[in-house]
Amino acid sequence: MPSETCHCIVLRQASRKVSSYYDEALAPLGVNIGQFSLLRNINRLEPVSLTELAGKVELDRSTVGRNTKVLERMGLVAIGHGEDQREAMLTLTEKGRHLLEKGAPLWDSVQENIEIRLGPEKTKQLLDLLRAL
Amino acid sequence: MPSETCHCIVLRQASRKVSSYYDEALAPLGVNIGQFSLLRNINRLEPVSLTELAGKVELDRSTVGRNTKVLERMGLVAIGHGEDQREAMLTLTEKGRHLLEKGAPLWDSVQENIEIRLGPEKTKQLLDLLRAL
DNA sequence: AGAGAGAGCGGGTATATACCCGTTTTCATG
DNA sequence: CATGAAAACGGGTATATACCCGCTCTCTCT
Repeated sequence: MPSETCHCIVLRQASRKVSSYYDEALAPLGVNIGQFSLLRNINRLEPVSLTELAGKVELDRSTVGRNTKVLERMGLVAIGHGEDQREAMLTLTEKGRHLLEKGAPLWDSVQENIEIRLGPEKTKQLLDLLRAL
Repeated sequence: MPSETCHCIVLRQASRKVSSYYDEALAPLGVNIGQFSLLRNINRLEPVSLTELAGKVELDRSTVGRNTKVLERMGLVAIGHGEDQREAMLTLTEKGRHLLEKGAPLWDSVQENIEIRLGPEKTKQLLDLLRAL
């Protein structure tokens, strides 16, 4: 017989909670962890199309499209066109690049905090388990 | 130095992925796992006010208010008033109770599937780790 | 009893997320 | 080369989620 508490709900709660840790740390920069992560992925892959980016971050293309539109409005990302006129090619703006630099130590501190609190052993366990789901 | 991959993002991906497992199983009933879980909580606590329910499920009150409004529109939940005219008291309708019965085995199967796939040992590990976050 | 503090809600606003559909563009095949 | 399949996107729709503000109701002092 399965246990009482829904694994999914526990996961979602943890997800919201941990997100808020990162969000608070990044708040001075005006971005949340989802946006910060997206910026880092664009930085790593640029120039990158919406579809490609969506594949990497395992989100729906339309979701990534809307999220990047917010980043564009903030002046952090530029949305242009590649050779293929259908593709929306994403690149970071200077402001976006600058934000990543500013944000790196903030992100590090939360990430490290979690690892210290769990210990290296359990941190690895957790990530392995999450990926096994 | 902290590891490369953002714990938060891994968590969020796992959360979305696992949610989709439950969502697919519950799809025949026309509800998702969030709604199903909310119904179960209302069933357990009814009659319950919005604020109290929000506290139990660790969601913002306004979020719970909007989510229950959807359930009300579906005819699964009744929103009335308690002695305190400010309070919105929630109860399940017959339809809501019926849905919970229909859904129980569907929910069980996903829950059990996950536990079998991970094994009892790792399942417990995972839940402990998630709660330790 | 009146008044102010505080609790409980609803709705506005904004982002996150996914699914579906229609439009544009590309490309392979006949 | 024309045409139809397929890819890439944008926007519509719906839910999830949180924060903030204003309104109403309650309750406790004075």
